[in-house]
Amino acid sequence: MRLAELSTRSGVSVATIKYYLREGLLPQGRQINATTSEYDEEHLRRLRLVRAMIQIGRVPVATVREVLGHVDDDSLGRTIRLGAALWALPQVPEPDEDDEYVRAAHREVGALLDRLGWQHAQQLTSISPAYRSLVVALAAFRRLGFDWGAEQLAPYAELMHRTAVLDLDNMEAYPSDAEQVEFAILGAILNEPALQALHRLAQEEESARRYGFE
Amino acid sequence: MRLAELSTRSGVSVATIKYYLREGLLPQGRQINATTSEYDEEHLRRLRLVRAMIQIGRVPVATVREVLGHVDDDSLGRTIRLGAALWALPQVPEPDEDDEYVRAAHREVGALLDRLGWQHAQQLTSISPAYRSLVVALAAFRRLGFDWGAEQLAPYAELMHRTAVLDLDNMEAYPSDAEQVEFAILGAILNEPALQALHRLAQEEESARRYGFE
DNA sequence: CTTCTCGGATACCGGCACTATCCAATCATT
DNA sequence: AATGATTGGATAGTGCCGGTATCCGAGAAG
Repeated sequence: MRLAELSTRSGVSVATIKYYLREGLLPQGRQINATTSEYDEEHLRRLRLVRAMIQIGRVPVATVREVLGHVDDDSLGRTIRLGAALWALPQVPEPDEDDEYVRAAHREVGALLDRLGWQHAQQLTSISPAYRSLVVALAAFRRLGFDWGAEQLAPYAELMHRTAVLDLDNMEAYPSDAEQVEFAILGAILNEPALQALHRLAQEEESARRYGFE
Repeated sequence: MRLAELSTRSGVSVATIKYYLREGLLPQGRQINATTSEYDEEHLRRLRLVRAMIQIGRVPVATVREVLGHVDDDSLGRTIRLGAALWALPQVPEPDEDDEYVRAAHREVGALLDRLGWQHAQQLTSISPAYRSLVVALAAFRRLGFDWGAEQLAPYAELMHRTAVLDLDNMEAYPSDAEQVEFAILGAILNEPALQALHRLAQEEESARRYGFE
């Protein structure tokens, strides 16, 4: 398969594919001679993955490169590779540790993990990007004067834990490590918007049930 | 309160506040004379809301303007105002209806709503942005060859419905319509990243429980 | 009276995801 | 063999977006 065919089959313009090649999101094709390279199904698949990450997951190009680097790194075990790839994803501003709301949010999240008995997560405190995202969001809530903390979040956390159990069960259904890692990345990137969409649909449904279409 | 004070109390630069005023994200202050305007606590609160939407929710400036327009529109009832504001939020590409994966995803989502008995959501088919997001995400999954459809999504949808019930219960705890609407918007914008963070933390926790830190 | 600060208008900036153009080598067709 | 299209590679340019910087003349503060 040559560039033009890769382009038509993926629906991505030649110029954009060249851009991705330059940026290292897509491995070079097998060079046949000075002016021709050959691409295979694996390139097509990777290209679709990249597109999904960028368009649906709104992941920045630089982050896609980083994530794929981890996915392709055979020197690490599955768990580490997965963790590294997922930790590269988030795009949250760093919390300002001098802010009193941020410090309060830290305490609040600590209390939440305590209450939930998430012992492992507690060890990840202040390292995990997810932890920091939570702190930032919580601080913003409090800054706006809403009473929102461990108590309100606990039932949500319980539901999210059950969601995570589903995630891992689904992942384990795939036979090979490579497929599991790829599925997990996709889960984080595509399933997350899907979940969000389900969440909003559920809100619309529940809202309609309670209040009708007034 | 004058511009400079609004700036220091919010931590937002004067230049940026001027930009928000220009863009209509923040109402003009009360004009005292040709060179002075007076801002109040409401401006500060609105400014913090705008910042949270932009920085934490990554909502584009134009969308913030649209959402706030709905929030401030007193001519509509609470339910409609809320729906309008929430529907303005998403930033998903339009599904390409000619694509076979997209058509398959449509059928799959229809089957899902059927199975769940979400009757109201079914009426919103192809209008609701959330519905379209779901279709797009599902189509991307299938295009990549993953077996992912109504069957896999149903348990997630169930959990998301319970999340939505929590959302509305929390919203109803606020006494006035205005507060309820604002809380709901914030819920969609700040609670969603918080939920996502909880989800990832839960994944880390569950993953550590299953596989340790290998 | 002088210096500061105000609000308002306008121009500019840097990052990002592409997109367009050019080039010489080579392929496909006549 | 001639010719026109296509290839990969390099480089420059585009459009959008969120924000900055600069300038201005009117008024406030000391």
